Amino acid sequence: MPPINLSIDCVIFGFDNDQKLKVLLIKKNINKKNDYQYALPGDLLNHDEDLLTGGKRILKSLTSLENIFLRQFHAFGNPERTKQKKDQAWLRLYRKKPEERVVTIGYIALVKMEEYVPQAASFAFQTEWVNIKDVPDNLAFDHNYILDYGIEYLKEQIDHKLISNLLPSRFTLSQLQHLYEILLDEKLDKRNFRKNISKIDIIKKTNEKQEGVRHKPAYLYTYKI
Amino acid sequence: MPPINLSIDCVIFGFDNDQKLKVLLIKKNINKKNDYQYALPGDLLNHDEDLLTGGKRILKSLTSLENIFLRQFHAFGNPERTKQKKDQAWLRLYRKKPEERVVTIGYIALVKMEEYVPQAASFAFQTEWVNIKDVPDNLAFDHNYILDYGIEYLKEQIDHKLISNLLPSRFTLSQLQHLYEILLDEKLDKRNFRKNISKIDIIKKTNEKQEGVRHKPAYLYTYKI
DNA sequence: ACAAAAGTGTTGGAGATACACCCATGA
DNA sequence: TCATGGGTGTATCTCCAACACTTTTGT
Repeated sequence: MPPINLSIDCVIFGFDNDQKLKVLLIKKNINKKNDYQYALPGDLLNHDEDLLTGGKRILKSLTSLENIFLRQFHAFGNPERTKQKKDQAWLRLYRKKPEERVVTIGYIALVKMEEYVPQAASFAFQTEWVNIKDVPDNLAFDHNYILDYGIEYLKEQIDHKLISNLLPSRFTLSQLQHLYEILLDEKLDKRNFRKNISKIDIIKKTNEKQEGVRHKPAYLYTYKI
Repeated sequence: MPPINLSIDCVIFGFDNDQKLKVLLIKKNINKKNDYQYALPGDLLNHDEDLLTGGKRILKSLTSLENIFLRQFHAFGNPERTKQKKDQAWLRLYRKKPEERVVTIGYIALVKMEEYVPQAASFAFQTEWVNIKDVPDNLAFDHNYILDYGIEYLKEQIDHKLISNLLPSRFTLSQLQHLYEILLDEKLDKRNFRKNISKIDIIKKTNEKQEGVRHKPAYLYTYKI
């Protein structure tokens, strides 16, 4: 009986200066020509490796990201998930046993984009931030499904602590509001939003202001401690 | 390199006539004497089996439960989770390769206890409903941890739809309230509770009443459709 | 007749929502 | 000087929490 393999796949969110929620995808060559395929960063788990440890290792090896927030959200185990024709080129190129079943465990990661510019860890693929509205629908394997599941999870689990992992170390209240609006998928009232956020007492005003904007500059805020 | 095995473990909740939240455990003999150990119902996944399908198969084979609500909540993959001394007797008795690593995926199940009396599927073990307050702290493997995780999950995910799987087909508003009180871990005001539940419009009053109680008999309710 | 749980409305207060104008900056 | 987003307070409304007495049954 052939074994079942275990992998980790990561849905990595970033929130940009252009105020869009993005996900980090890898773009792998799938042959000697220029053909490529997008996928979530992920790889097989090592034999004696804890799940979270494996997730961190894989993330680092594919994207150089380190010390970032990572949380398991779901396991995906459809026996057919790696059997589609479109995925065979990739599997033959990157897996020793392309025909074996792989169950994958999905992790969410939240990243301050300012602190990190993804670097390809190999010439065979690059990494790329993609607006979640613009993700192609032909990701590898069942990665579109996993991604959608991850987005749902993020939206359901919104809390101030989680969100702090997405914002730059200095941010304006408008940026914060905008992020909430994207995640909640609704427009918020500016005054009410500020009232609420000030009650919650986990951010504080600095005395720095925005520069170079052609309107009244906003004060910058940081998370306490 | 030895393979990683995959298993499914089920945290099965029931809500009793005695108004206690219970979990279904199996009690396995671990040698020819009378020694036994409690564990969550669970077993290895078959090679070509979908996760949910496997969960249902395992549940049925261990407890005869069929057609019940089942939802994945977390994967547990600590490489040491089956390495403790206390678990070796069991492993040698029930597993072909007791030394191999096993990653398990936890599922929650909710059961109407009235509709089911668990039956042992083999002479080697019995099943037993145990009040969650009375679960021994030496379950097999990391099952105490998994159970606690499952209880947390249930409490966080409370919603009316979920809860409908726990109650008998006819129930009183007091029973419903009591269940919410256990899950929310707080006392609720009777009048306010009834106001709220009536807004939500997913249960309806029948014109049957309790019988044989030595107080004013309560009307019985059912879930709509 | 007594014990036990069922059933039923009203009020006050806290928190949410709706809403409009002046300000500081770069071009 | 104009366009742009930043920043601020109040009045109303909705929703939630608190609270006590009468009813029906079995013993």
